[in-house]
Amino acid sequence: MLRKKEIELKKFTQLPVTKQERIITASLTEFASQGYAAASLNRVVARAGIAKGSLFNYFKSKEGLFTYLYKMALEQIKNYLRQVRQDTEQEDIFRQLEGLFHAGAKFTRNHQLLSRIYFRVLHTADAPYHAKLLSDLHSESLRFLEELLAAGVERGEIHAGVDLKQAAFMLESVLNRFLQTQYLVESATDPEADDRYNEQKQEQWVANLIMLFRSGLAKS
Amino acid sequence: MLRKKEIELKKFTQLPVTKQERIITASLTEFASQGYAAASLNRVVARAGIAKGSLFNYFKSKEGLFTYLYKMALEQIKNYLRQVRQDTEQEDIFRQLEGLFHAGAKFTRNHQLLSRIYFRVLHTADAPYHAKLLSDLHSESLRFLEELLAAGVERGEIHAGVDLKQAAFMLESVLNRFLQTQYLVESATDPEADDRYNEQKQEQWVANLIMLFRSGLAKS
DNA sequence: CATTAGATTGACCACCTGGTCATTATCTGA
DNA sequence: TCAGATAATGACCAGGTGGTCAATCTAATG
Repeated sequence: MLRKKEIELKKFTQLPVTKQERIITASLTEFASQGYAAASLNRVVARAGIAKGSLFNYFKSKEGLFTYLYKMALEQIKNYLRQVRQDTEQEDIFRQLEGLFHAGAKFTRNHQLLSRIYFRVLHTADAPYHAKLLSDLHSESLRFLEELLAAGVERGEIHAGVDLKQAAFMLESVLNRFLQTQYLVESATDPEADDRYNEQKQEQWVANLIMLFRSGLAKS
Repeated sequence: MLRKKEIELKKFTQLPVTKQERIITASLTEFASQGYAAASLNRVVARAGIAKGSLFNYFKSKEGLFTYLYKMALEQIKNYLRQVRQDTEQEDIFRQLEGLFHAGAKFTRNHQLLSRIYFRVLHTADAPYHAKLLSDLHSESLRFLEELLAAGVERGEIHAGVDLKQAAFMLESVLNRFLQTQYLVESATDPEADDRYNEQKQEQWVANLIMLFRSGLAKS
């Protein structure tokens, strides 16, 4: 037996795929450009070409729609991380990290709307459950990094005295900020940001950054 | 001769200080808890105990009020950074960084509303000029860190081959994320976050982190 | 074809928003 | 004390919101 919520979602998932896509794109676009509170469902239905009543037939409320989009996105990200790990399994930890930065940059550039929602909307006070949603995503990537690092320690590539949780925190912070610079390059006034976008220079930039992580700032 | 905008702001700054404070606190509280778009000026005036018309007499619009608060906050932050630099002038770069992290944590905890607006509201799509405001703040702290690092290179504490812009980017990313964990400890479910708050453990945590920056992850 | 169950619609609702401005209250100086 | 200037007020406005639901359309079945 299905609970009411599931019945409603089922209604949506059994719609013709093109209609689903129109609704999803319209919603993502609206949330990404307006934030949660300022997002207008009137504009969403207009852009999706459906009646307002229909939207509320598929999702019980604005919050329900937002939550659905969030869960969809989280799945995509998890799959992506899984893929990245598989692709770089036999490299050493520092090349793995390099791969992770590049893959993240690519994902961010290919999913601009999702990125915008992550970086701009999910941090806001008005988004529902934002604290929980963020900390979910957060611990997901921290755990991912920690496992990566632990394997690196076992292979003797990382100093055994390193606190892995802390190292993961450091890497995740920088990775996050780096990705944040990737989806908003057109509006960047800072030439460094441009470098981070330019494909050839980015390669060098990331390699250099990993070097910093590897060897530190101090005189050798 | 004053432009109209300045006349309006003058009206506000010449109000009795206690009234100014009531209005500022009410506004900060509202923006911090609701985000920009969802913030209600009706609630602001109710909490501040003034009439709605008065608010629009002091500030020409919602955006004007927000901008005023932002500029006020930016001044506070600049002063604070200036102070921190003075206080640690004769230490080595790594102790300076340690001091910066501690000072930042203290500031964040003592200015919860401002922090909330910085971390949650300023990142959102609905806040006016958010891109410009953020990048202002951003380049402010990047420049600060870069200068700090440059002095460290000159004193021979930092490897001369290090790209300073990049190192500043790394440090700023982590500092930011670290501060973000400081203002929201009560809602944290993650025990690590608790460690970062606990004063005795935090001392150790920061020292350890700086060690990572100094020496890197790789086996020595 | 007629029946019927379910999907789709959009006019409509109560509510709240940022912003205005005529009115009222307060202050100032002579 | 009174006039004139300035500050404070809150009822009011047009516009937009999330959400509802009776009416309509669609398609499958007998």
